[in-house]
Amino acid sequence: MTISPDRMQNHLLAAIPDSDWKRLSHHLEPIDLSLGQVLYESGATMTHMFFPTTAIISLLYVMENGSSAEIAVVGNEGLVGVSLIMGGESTPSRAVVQSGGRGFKIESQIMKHEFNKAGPVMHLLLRYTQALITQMAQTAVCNRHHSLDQQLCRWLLLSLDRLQGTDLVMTQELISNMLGVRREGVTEAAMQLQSAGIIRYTRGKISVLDRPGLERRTCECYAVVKKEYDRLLPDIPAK
Amino acid sequence: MTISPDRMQNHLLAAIPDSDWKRLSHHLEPIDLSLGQVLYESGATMTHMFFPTTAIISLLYVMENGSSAEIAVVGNEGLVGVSLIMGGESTPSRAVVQSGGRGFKIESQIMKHEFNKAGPVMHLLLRYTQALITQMAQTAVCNRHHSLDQQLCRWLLLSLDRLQGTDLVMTQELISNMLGVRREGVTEAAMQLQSAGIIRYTRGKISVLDRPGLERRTCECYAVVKKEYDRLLPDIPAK
DNA sequence: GCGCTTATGTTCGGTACCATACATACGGAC
DNA sequence: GTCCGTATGTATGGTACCGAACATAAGCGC
Repeated sequence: MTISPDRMQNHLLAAIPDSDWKRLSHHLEPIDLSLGQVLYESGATMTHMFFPTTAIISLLYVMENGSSAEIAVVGNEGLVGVSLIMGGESTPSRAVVQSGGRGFKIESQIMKHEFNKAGPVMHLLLRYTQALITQMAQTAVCNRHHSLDQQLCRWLLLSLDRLQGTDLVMTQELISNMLGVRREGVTEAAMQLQSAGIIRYTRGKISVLDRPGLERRTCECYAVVKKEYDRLLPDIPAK
Repeated sequence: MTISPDRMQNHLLAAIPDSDWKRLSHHLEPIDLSLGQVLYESGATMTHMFFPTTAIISLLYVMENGSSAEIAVVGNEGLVGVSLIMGGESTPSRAVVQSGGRGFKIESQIMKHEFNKAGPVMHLLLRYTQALITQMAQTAVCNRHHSLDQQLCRWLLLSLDRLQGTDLVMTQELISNMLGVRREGVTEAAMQLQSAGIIRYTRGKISVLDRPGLERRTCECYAVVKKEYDRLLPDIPAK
C-alpha cells in the first residue's frame, strides 16, 4: 500500500503559513520518484517544481565526455527547481532521483505566481536558495581540497540527513558518478569505513552503524553546510 | 585624477529602469576598492552591497587550516552581497578585492527595501543570482575534473571579461590562492602559456596576447558560465 | 540448485599534483 | 648604480588518484 505523502514530510511545505497553504494545496500533486528518474534535463525548460518527501534528488552536471559531478543534493528539506523562481526557467544541470521515494510536484506557473506576491512564501524559498548556494560553494571547496575518503563521509552524511533510518539503497558505482570519481576509489574508501566498523554494506545497500564515526572522519565542509541550513531555515526541525 | 565612477559602468545598475533608478541613485556611494581589501568576512553581517565598476572581487572560502578556494568572481557584470537579498545577511565565505578599481556601495536596508517591492529590480537581481549560482556550480565541476592548466585559462578568461584591456595586475602567488593550488603549479602552467605565445608576464603583471588561444585551451566550464550569463542578463552588453 | 548478470575486489603502471627546499633575477627604494 | 625584498624558476621525492584489465562473488531468475 502506497501512502499518499503528507505535506508535513517536506520541511518547506510544512513551513508555509496556513493562509498561503490554502491557495497552494489544490495544486500540489503527490508523485512517485523512482531511482534514476530524470526530473529535468540540462537546459530544458522546467514545467514543474518538486518537493521531495522521502526521495532524494541529485543535481549534477554532465560533461561533454560523459563524466559527471554532483553539484548539490535535495531531499525533504528543500525543493527542486530553484531556477524557476530565479527567473531563468532552466539550468545547465540535470536533476536525477538518487534515492527512490515520493514527493509533490506543482506547476511552475502556480509557484511563480505565488512567489511574486513577495510574501512569506517568497522569503522562505529565497532562504532555502541561499542554503543551497552554500552547499554548492562548499562542494566546490571540497572538490578542490579534500580526499575521496572525506568526501565519501560527507556524501553519506548529506544523504543520511535526508532519509529516515540508516540504510541507503545505493551501489558504489552510483556513488562514484555523484562524486565524480572512479568506482574503484569508492570501493577502497568504503572498505576502510567498513573495517573501521562505521558502515556495513552488501551489493547495493549501505547501512550506517556509527554516525558519529562518519562525522569524525569527514571534512569541515559537512558541518559548514549543515550549520547554514539550520541557521537559514530554523523553522525546520533538525533531524 | 580619479574619475567618479559612472553608473553605466556596472551592468546591473545600467539595467535598472529610470523610474526605479531615481529612488536609488541618492543612496549609491562611489568608493575605491583596493587590492586585498576585504568587503566582508565569513559569517559577518553585511551592512552594504557593492557594485564594482572597474574592480574585481573574489568570493572565496578560507579553510580551517588557512588554505583557500575561490567560489566565484564578481566584476562590473554583477554585485557583491547576494545573501542580503536572499535573507541570510551573511555567508560562510569572504569577499576580497582581487583587482583594484572602483565601484559603488549602498546600504543593505535600502537595497532590501527596493528588492521587496517585487518589481523589475528584484527580477534583475534574481536573474543575476542565478548566473552566479551557475558560476559556483561550474567551479565545483571544474575543481573536480579539470587540470590546473585548463583552470588557469578559465580563470584568466573570467578576469579578462571583467576588465578593460588585456593586462592583469596579479602575482602568481595570488592566483594560486584563488585557484586553491600551489604557487609552483601556477608558475609551470603560466610558463607553458607564455612559451605558446598566449600570454606574456613579468613580476606581478600578465598580458594576454592571444585570447582565442586561451579559449582553445580552457575546459568547457568557461563557455557554460559565459553562455548562462548572456542568457540570463541579455540587457547587458557582451564585452 | 544452476547459471547469469552485475556489484565488488585487486592489481598494474602512469600522471598530476603536493610539500619542501633552494636558486635566480626583477625592479623599486635609496 | 647598488641593495634588497619578493616574484619567479627549478629540483626532489612522495602520494592520491586515474585508466585499464581482470578476478571474485552475491543474489536474482529459472
